[in-house]
Amino acid sequence: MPLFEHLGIRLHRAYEAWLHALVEEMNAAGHDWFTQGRATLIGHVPRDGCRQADLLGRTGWTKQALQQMLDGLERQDVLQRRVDPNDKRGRLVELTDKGWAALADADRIKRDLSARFERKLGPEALAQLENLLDAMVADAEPTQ
Amino acid sequence: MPLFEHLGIRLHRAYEAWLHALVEEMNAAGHDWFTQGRATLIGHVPRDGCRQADLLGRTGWTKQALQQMLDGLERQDVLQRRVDPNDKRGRLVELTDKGWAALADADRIKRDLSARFERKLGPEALAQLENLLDAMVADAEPTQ
DNA sequence: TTGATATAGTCAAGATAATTGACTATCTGT
DNA sequence: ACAGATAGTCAATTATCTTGACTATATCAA
Repeated sequence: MPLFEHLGIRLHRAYEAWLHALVEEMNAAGHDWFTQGRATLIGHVPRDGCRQADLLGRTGWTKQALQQMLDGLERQDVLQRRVDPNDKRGRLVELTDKGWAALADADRIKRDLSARFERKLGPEALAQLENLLDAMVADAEPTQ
Repeated sequence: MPLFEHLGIRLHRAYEAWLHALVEEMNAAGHDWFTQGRATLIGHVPRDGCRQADLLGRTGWTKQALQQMLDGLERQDVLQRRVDPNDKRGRLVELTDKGWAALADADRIKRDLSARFERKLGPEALAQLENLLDAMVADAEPTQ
């Protein structure tokens, strides 16, 4: 027994299982640029694009880390940036066709993965798991 | 709505919440060498030490990644390696006093964190969450 | 016993992530 | 028109993680 089995190690195993399967299937689907970090970022770009700075809040990264991640995705032609006409300090981030195709595949694969775990746990248990995970990170202690 | 809220993003948020709190409190307790990757590794070193190769299976890392992580922890005087007298190809990994102190603090902090989430969710819900996470990564589909 | 193969680990080089600090350009309010 | 504040870039550094080539030891079989 290496250590007592705490919540953290269980979360770690479960999250790794999910993420590993997602990246593997995205790569198998031909999106060889798709990595774990990029998975996080691309999932935060809204349908109609957004300011680079908006992604800061969504991801919690530093602006430099975000910038380099965007640089990489732009080099891969997954997204584009252009100066915001309404505020020339900012740049708008938008998916390219290649980005849209990847997002569609990612959506499908995530649904498949959800379905796989639903078969494993049962539908009620999966819903319960999702609720509990949400409750874990809810902002406040439940009032009273 | 950036994307549909799937299980993966929930796992991600919950795991980040846990890990961020753990690293932060370990750093605050004076273990400034403590990082996320090292947290994973040091949690896999058993009380009585083990072969370096044993850690490969436990972590799932490549032997080179493992080696470099061990190098770092050895430089920080958290653990030591010595040739296995029973098989001179291998090396035994053992915690130092500094490593033991850190592990004790980590244990305490993890228990505190568990308690914090137990207060947030309630004891039954926490147990249920742990069971569901275990079920997610259990090897086989439940036989029938 | 010798050779073939497998196992345990190292070394070196490079890619990817992520951080810090210093910087430019633009906007906003006075 | 000037002082912040905001948005983003550039450069350097560190940490993490891979791949490929390598050494040393052990095991097994002829």
